[in-house]
Amino acid sequence: METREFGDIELRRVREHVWEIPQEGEMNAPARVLASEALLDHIGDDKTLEQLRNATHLPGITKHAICMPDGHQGYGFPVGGVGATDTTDGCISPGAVGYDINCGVRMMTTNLTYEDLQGHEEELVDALFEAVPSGLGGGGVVKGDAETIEDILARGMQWAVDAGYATDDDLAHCEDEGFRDDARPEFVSQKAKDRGRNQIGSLGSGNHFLEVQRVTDVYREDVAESFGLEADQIVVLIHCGSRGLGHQTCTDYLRRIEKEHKDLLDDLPDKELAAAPAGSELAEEYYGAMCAAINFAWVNRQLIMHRTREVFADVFDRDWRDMEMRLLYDVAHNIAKKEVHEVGVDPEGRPVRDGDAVEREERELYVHRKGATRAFPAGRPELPPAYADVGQPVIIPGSMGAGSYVLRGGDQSLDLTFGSTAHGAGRLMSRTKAKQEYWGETVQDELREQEKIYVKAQSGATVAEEAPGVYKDVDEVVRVSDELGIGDKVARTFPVCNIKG
DNA sequence: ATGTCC
Repeated sequence: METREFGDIELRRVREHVWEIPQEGEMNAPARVLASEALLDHIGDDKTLEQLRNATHLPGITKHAICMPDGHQGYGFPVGGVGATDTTDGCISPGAVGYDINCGVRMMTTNLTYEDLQGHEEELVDALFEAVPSGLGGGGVVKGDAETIEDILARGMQWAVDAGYATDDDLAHCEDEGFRDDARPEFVSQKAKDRGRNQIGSLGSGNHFLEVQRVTDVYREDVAESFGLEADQIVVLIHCGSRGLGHQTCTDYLRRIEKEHKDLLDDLPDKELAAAPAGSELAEEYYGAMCAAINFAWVNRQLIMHRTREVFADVFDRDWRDMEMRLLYDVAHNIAKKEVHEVGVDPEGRPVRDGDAVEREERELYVHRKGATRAFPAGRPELPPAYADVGQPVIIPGSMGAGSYVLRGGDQSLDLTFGSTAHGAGRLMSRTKAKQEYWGETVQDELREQEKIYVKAQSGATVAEEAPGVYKDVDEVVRVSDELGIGDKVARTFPVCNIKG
């Protein structure tokens, strides 16, 4: 049997791109890493594998904990991690969702071509930078009073439709139709709401960005056609999350878990895994608060998209509807959700891996996707009518020098990953190291001169932290996803204008 | 990721 060793962790090769940490000791399931040899070298570089093994200690973890090809270490649970826990006797873990609740990506298509845009890059990047609030701290498209924030938390993009910032068509092209019905704003703290009020419609900082891109490659013509994508087309990508509101919500519940569920915490190998037992008051309250923060993030991305439409209308002197600026899809990559999945069970009805199962049953699970994207294939009931027969669009952003991918949910995703795939390129080095290696202005000048990519940012330090060289090869991440059949390549894009915090 | 510490 082929094995690879990283510290005290031995990985067994199951087959091409599939590696397993066998179940032993206090582990409640085996763990799996989905990666090529090259990506596995990166994954073995930091604490990712240790964190992945720790995640298998979570009560009720089902089948296996899984690391996506772009995985790297995070707070407690790996970024690029998927963990499905039983909703009756398992747990829910804020650490396995992440601080930036519903960090995610949306892509808007247009009927413009790269040729239409050439010569306008400078004007466009300046106008977008002016119109879309970005950077650390406050300032949003909408100033929310107490009532508005409650409404946004409860109703997500439904609020945006009523307030004139979204169309019904936008709603129909968003994961969960842009709102979680399970949202309970009363479980979001006043402090979190106060932080969110001034940030409704703001990009934030770090790896968040708005990018105008051109489609350079199409891999599956028929799927691309159903998605409304073709070569040379201009599209817009928006990557951001729930800002201070989501961050505060995560912090609030991590604290409460330490106080109210110390016993469970003490049983876990890392207290950053911080889980609340399924069925507990705290689990219910966290789930309701998390769903509310998810709604906030969808409104956030919607308002940024609204401003983008206005900027395009201004720069190109046409109505945005004439430029067919439609939402392709909005995907969340830091969430947990109650989903029903088929799992193999042993004679006592306990979930086991497929080889040991005597039959298969449907189970309701909290599917934690932290730095992982839902990738449902055709046929899943959750898919909107537009994608019911083709599979959902999956958007995977690369770095500002590399461009991004559109995939579609693959046939193997339900068997391998509870319907998930990667979420990005994954970092290669820390932010501190990046600032030692790169200088923001130099990165910007080189991108403009060599690649005709126009980058505008609040902070030069952020550009250095996000320089193309600090990221893994997004092509390799997507290749593995495609070859495993969890997310199939549909199209590739290349940056034209990028704004960031 | 994040008013990068209550």
